[in-house]
Amino acid sequence: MDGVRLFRDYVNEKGLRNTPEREVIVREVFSTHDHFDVDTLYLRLRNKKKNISKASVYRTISLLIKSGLVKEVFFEDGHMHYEHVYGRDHHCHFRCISCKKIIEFMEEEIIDIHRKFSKSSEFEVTGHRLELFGYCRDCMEKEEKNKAG
Amino acid sequence: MDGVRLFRDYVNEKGLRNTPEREVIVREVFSTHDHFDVDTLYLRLRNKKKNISKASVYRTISLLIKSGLVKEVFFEDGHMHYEHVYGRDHHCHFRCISCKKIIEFMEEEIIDIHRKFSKSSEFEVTGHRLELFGYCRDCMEKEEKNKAG
DNA sequence: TTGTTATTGAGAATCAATTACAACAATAAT
DNA sequence: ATTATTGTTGTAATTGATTCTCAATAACAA
Repeated sequence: MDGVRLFRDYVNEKGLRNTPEREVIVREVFSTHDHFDVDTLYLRLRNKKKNISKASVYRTISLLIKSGLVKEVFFEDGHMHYEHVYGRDHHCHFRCISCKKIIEFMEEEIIDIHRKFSKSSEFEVTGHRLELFGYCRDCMEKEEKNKAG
Repeated sequence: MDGVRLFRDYVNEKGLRNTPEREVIVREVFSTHDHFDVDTLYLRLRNKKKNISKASVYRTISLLIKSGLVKEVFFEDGHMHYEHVYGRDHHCHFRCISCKKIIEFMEEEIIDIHRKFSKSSEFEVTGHRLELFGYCRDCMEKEEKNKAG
């Protein structure tokens, strides 16, 4: 919950302004650990009677990304999906092609890979993204039934 | 170069039609191992005086993806980037945030991860994507100069 | 050939994301 | 306090990628 405070610090540090709109958006972002996209975030705000324009949502997400508190997790259905990283362990994403479900998983080896490349003098690695895709258990079973039937 | 033939097979198999437009597009896709996006592919065709509509380029890429001969490699600058996979060893991508350069690299461990998850009965993994990002050597050096200067 | 049906090109439509701009508000300077 | 400066907001317009519509055309099988 204190990504909110970190964001305030970031904003001050950069000589920007802490506006009520930003505060509300950022609180909403850190209020859950779920993935989100601009539209769902915008709707969550509307449902709470917060009248904030979609432009401000876009602008604030952009700031959150610059601050490193939020990252792009994947591009799906024609738009970007995000998650906040504060207070969350590193994890990767498995995406079910069929039902679009996201399953998070941990994989130490990926961190090793990241470290290995960070150490090399060839690149300065600042981030990585590992996605697996395929079918989740539910969709696997459905498919088998289809084949059988 | 014989991703072209495989694509023909795919098209026949699916009861679709082998049109000259598809043939031209697919030849172009397999003519290099570079990454491409819709616009550059379309321009390459135009430069060769092939008058094929952009809609057909989109449609054919979509088929190529379904056939498994092409895959989406990353979303950048507001649009998707692709590469063909025929005759190419598996590899991952490092993307320089600064100059947008792509550097390919091999990482056996990622294949292990993929395998491990494929074996689990939790998911049926059909693909994966690993990206690292950061600064390439050139941009690293430029940055250091900036700090020094 | 001919009939059936997929495919094409052109342009319209859709949708995500960015931007211009005038009104407004936060902070700094006086 | 008051004013000046400059960042931020909402609205609406804009840009750009991708998909869709539809009439004309072309592949392929019979």
